[in-house]
Amino acid sequence: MPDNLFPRPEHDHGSCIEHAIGRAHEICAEKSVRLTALRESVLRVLLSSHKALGAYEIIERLQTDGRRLAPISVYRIIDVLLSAGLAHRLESKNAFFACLSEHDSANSMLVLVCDGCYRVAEAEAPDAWGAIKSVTQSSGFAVTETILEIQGTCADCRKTTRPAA
Amino acid sequence: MPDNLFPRPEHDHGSCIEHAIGRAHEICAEKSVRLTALRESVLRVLLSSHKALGAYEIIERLQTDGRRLAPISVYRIIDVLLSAGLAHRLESKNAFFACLSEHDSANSMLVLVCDGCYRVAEAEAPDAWGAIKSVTQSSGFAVTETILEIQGTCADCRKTTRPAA
DNA sequence: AGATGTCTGTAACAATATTGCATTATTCTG
DNA sequence: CAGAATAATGCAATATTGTTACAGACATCT
Repeated sequence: MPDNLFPRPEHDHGSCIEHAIGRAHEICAEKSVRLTALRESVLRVLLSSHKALGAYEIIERLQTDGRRLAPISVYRIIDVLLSAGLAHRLESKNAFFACLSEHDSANSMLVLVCDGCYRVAEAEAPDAWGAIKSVTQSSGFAVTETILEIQGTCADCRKTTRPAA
Repeated sequence: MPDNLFPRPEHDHGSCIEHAIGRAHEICAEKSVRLTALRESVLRVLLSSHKALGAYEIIERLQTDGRRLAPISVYRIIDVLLSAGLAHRLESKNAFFACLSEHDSANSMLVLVCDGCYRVAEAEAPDAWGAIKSVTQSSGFAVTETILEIQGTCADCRKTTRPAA
């Protein structure tokens, strides 16, 4: 049993972020992608919440002094993060979240979205992907991308009445 | 083998639409939903294409004389069609398509989207849903909605080089 | 340093979706 | 059938999400 797939509310969030940033630098080095200061700061915004954030929400959380990043800049940076696999798009919400799992392609993964705390979690689901594959193959459909997003209530939110984050 | 899940290019599209409209009236009667002239015409637009159409695309295709439906009107009508189960939302494209299957809830269904011809098809995928359920249950996640959309190339488009519709 | 390519900034704009309120139809009740 | 209540549609404005085109800044490599 994978148990709760969402981060524990009491987890050490600071080190969780730093660890992810470290991994991100490694991954970018491997892939020859430049994780610039700006890109890292966008990734940090995503990592800070365990939620999926809209592009404009990222802009708001990013603005330090009075400076506001232009939409196009955020979208460009998001594109980079997406194609490096450091973040994913939540199609059902037009939003983006940082990837914490160690998967390569999105193959065999599924996304859980909690309606209570808005947090997002990824999980392995090879059986589901196998079943999908058998449907598509028997109908002659050549798959290029699979979107598997599940909305509901996470274990923490079900326990505590109040949202977990 | 379900074979090709998309409508044959040569199918009798006129009667296919009329049959679906007939079913829609039955369903609305059952559910005490009023399928007004305007709502039916929006449904017809969706049925006419076997594709997922954006709200503004519906507006364009709908305008007869010079009159253009306001966005809000289309969105309201779409909401009605969605909640009656006569149409579904394609989350990955912010678009909507008419439902041709006979399923009750969206449970156990999956959506195929062809990148070539832009057509949409639904398929039964009970095994995939079973596998998903086992992941969510073991992690204590209470599912309210599952989004399962698959992009790729349909059998017709793979055969013909040129898109099937 | 100079050439090249990548990254970021600025401004305008396109596409998608919603809010609030007014008006018209339809249904319900007496 | 009149009048009230409810549902459907119209209208205007605006919010949210995403893109295009072009210019300037920064890094990297000879």
